[in-house]
Amino acid sequence: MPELPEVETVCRGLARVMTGNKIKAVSTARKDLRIPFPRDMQSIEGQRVTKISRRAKYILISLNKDKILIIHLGMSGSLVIKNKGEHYKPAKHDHMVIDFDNGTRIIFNDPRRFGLVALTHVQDMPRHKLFRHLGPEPFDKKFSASYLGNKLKSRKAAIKLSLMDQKIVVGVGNIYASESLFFAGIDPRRKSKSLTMPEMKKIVAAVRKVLTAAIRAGGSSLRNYVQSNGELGYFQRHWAVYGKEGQKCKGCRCDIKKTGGVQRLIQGGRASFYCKIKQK
DNA sequence: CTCCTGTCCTGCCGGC
DNA sequence: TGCCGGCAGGACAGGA
Repeated sequence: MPELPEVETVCRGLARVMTGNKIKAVSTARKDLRIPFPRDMQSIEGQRVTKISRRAKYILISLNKDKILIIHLGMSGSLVIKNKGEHYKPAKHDHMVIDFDNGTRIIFNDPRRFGLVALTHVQDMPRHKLFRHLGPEPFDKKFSASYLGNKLKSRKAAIKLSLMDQKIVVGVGNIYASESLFFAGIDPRRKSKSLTMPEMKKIVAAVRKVLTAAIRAGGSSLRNYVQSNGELGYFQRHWAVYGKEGQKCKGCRCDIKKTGGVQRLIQGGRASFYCKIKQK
């Protein structure tokens, strides 16, 4: 379930093996994932990778001639690196393979096909369908308490749902929304418009803290952001509340026989987790 | 504009 | 043992 920290970690891994190298060949194993593969996919052959970056949960691979190859991992997508000479045994759900001049091979595997691959130009990015409606990056100055207050002032949806809304702020998915609200001390069911300025401030700080810690965990638990099997980015972590229904939350001093421990509920069809003692 | 639900897709797990 | 339902969730479409 890649959210911003996982995508960021994948990008750092990709940057190490792709930057400066020339694409020799690209092949796709089917016509589409969530959307069709670009018709002009083959046009990236012969292009050199100039930069790897990230916008929201999208991986941006900048190429010569201002082309940008866009990859979104969806829910189940992963990228695997094979170094020169390493044997590649095609696996189920390998949908795209990119070969580089230096022998490096990148494989995009995605069982559930919620991911996507697209191709665009630098100048088309601001108006691009995928990017047009995205809110600010969580680490951008624009994502502030006053910005949030303004965005949420007319929204009665639960704050958990607003945090996951990519039009409001990008990169926060189901897991980090629960985690952020835990550290902000805010009940996920609170109406967005009911939050006070000090609470907005706490949320901004908590989102940044949670994402920063996760990115750091990715960097420190993986050698060069790559697992031993060549898979990029994913790493083991433990959560403060996520997935811990009935258990102690992080730093819990309660008798959970009395409190029931971490609560689980469904919001917008997704599981939320929170501590009813610490989050109000 | 915001809200709310359904949809896509496969793997996994628990219950019977 | 096998079948079935439910769940996992990122992003968008469409109707209210």
